[in-house]
Amino acid sequence: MAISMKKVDLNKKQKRDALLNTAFELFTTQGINKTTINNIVDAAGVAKGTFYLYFKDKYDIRNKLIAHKASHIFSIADAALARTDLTDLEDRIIFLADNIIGQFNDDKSLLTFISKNLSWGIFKNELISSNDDSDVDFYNIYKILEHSPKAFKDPEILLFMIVELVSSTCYSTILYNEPADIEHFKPYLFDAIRQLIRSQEVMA
Amino acid sequence: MAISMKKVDLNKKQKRDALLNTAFELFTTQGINKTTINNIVDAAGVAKGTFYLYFKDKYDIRNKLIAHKASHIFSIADAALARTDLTDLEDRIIFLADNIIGQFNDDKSLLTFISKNLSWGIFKNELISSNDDSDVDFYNIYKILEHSPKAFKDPEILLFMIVELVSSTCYSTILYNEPADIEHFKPYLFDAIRQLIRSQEVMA
Amino acid sequence: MAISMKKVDLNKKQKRDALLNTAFELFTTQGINKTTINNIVDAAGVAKGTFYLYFKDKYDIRNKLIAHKASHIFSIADAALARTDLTDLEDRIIFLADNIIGQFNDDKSLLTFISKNLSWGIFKNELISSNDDSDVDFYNIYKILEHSPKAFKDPEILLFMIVELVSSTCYSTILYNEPADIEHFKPYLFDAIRQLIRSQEVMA
Amino acid sequence: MAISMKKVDLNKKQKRDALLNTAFELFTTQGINKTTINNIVDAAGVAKGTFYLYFKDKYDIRNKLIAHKASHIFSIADAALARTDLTDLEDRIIFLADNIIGQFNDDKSLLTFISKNLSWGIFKNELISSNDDSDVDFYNIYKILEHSPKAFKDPEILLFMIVELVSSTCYSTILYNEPADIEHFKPYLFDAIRQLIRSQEVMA
DNA sequence: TATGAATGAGGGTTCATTCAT
DNA sequence: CATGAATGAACCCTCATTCAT
Repeated sequence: MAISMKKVDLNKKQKRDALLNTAFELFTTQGINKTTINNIVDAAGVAKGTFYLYFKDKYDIRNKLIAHKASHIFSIADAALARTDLTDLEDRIIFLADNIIGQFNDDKSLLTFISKNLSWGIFKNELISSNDDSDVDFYNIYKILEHSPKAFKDPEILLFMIVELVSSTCYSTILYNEPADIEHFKPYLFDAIRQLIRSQEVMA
Repeated sequence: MAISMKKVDLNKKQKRDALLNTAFELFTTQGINKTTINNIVDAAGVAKGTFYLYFKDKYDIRNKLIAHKASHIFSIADAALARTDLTDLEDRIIFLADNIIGQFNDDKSLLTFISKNLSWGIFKNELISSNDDSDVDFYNIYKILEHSPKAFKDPEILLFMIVELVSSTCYSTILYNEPADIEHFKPYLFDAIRQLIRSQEVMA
Repeated sequence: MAISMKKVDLNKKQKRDALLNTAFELFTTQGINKTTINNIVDAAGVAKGTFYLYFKDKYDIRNKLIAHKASHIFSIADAALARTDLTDLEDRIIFLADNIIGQFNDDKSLLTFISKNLSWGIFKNELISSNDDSDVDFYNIYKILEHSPKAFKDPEILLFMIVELVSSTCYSTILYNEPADIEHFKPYLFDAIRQLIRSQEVMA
Repeated sequence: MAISMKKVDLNKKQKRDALLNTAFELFTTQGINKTTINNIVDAAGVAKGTFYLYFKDKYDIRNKLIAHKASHIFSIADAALARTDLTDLEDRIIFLADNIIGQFNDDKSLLTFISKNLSWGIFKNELISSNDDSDVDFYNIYKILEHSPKAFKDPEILLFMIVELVSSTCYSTILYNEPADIEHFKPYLFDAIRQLIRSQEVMA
């Protein structure tokens, strides 16, 4: 970040980052339960005690990773949306969903990690309090609905249902091709999303 | 059930049931990871070795519990439906959803247990193969869609989306009242379900 | 044995024999430490409790097997010797050694089992007390030396050295081909045995 | 040994040695099967986990002990031989055998441990690869035969037979006085060894 | 005799956490 | 800040043995 950073500080950040990256790698490949602190520090190349300088325990590092990764996904989708000239609300939401689905499809371990651990509560938390880690703003997505020319009965509930529908159906279709593979399923999903939006539209 | 059950077999069933009930109790209150075999056998009042006479390990008993409990929930909903005189397809599905939501709302630990562990894959399995434990037939719900006078583009995908939408939104609304409590959320959900059904209807 | 044996008694003998045969099979293929009572009774097709009707524990059945098997080996060698017309003492001893080596070579698991468990003490015991199981008489071999026209300084010590030399070198050469395979080693061994015998001969 | 050994490393060596010594003590008094890791760490005064820092399991520590102890025995015999002025080959071999028998006689638990576990394979291994533990060279004994002015048909086979004859007869005579006590048996044994050597001598 | 469900002590092993260096 | 040796509680699981049937 800063242009000049002392070597010692760099090492500090490097150690922490090494632990985060390694932990993510292990969590996604072996699962959280089967990953031990030993595994993490060995793979990260730091001493065991060092882990406890930066994180309280395994679940602390997991929570920090979830926030970080989820934030990253949304920021990528958001940036991609900005590069389009879509104006219609439905189109913009579908675009975001499609982009996120694409990211999950490209990185299935990421999907496993996120969907097993991300709840609307955490999502909401992130929406409000952006901590030091997540430089990205979920709020952007939220604003799309709120500042739309169209009005909705309850924008948050609408967003909630869309997010839950997308994330839970993604899990099954992408990872297990059940009840259909993702490409076959997409038209049904996007259709459903458009119906959800329309059903909550309030005529001006 | 059996016309005559020997004393020994009765005793066996009691032991097995004690283990199942205790395990469910502990899984739902403490979580599966934090529940140990020791905890289970202690609470069930049997010896440690006895556990291994009936179950391979902790995950074996968990799987048997999921199938058993999920089957039970559906059978209750199904029975309740049978006692109504609802004929309209949408109404019948909403009724089932409402009943299941009610069960989850009444027993929140059941909701935690089921939703953290039940995937569409397991659900589907149960739909097809009803083992000795689950005397109930998930298939009933499925048949409602298939044998409806109305035709649907893809009944399984429709059912899939409904189940996922209901179960994932239930989790957040019932347990955390986020983004709204379940009573406030229900109208939106039922509305959404009706929209989903209609959007997949194929005109005869 | 007896021509008429009641069915019940036959069953009794069958159960005991089944346990003995199964135990031997398992001991030689998996080792004694890794063989459990469970393994034995399962493979033998009897109930667990039945084991304890016939044997005190795993080591009891092992000891009975050793005596039985060792006795069997000697009786085979002895019978084969009787069918020859060898008269020279050295020749007769070499013949016995060769025959026993042959048996071990044909059944390597037998070799492992015997040599890991047979000590001169047990051997000696068997030589003296022939229990109900071993209908065969080790004493035959002993008598060869004692009743030879030649005299020896100490026939028992001579026999002892021959038996120990044969059995301990067999183990390494047959099972591991170390320091040479058995066929290559035999001439050296037989030569050595002849030297041992001659060195203890007392001139009349 | 090392010029300067850090306090930490010294401590490590002490822990490891404590485990080795305790394990040997228990293995020889109670047998390997009846010795548990618990026994070892309790007697050694270290925590259970510490055991696993240094050894993989019970059999790992056993193997390291065998190599260590066997090596030690030979080095003592070898050193004693060096202090004599024996030149004759037969005399030198008898001296070594006698010395080793003496060591076994003085420490019967050592004899039990070694003879139950040492095979020609392990012996040979040690002859070739001297690992960090065993600073001693079995090879010395081997060289006695190879570099003798006399020639032998096959020095390795000769050595093999001598070693097997000595070790297997020792076991019975020292521990059980069967078929005679060691002092009574020795003349026969040494005589037999001399015969073996002579029988393989090749005249120049 | 024969059974096999039930027992529970005790086995090996793991691993989060601490703390002296 | 960083280390990693040491800890020991707690884990899962086995299996010889018993005993009511």
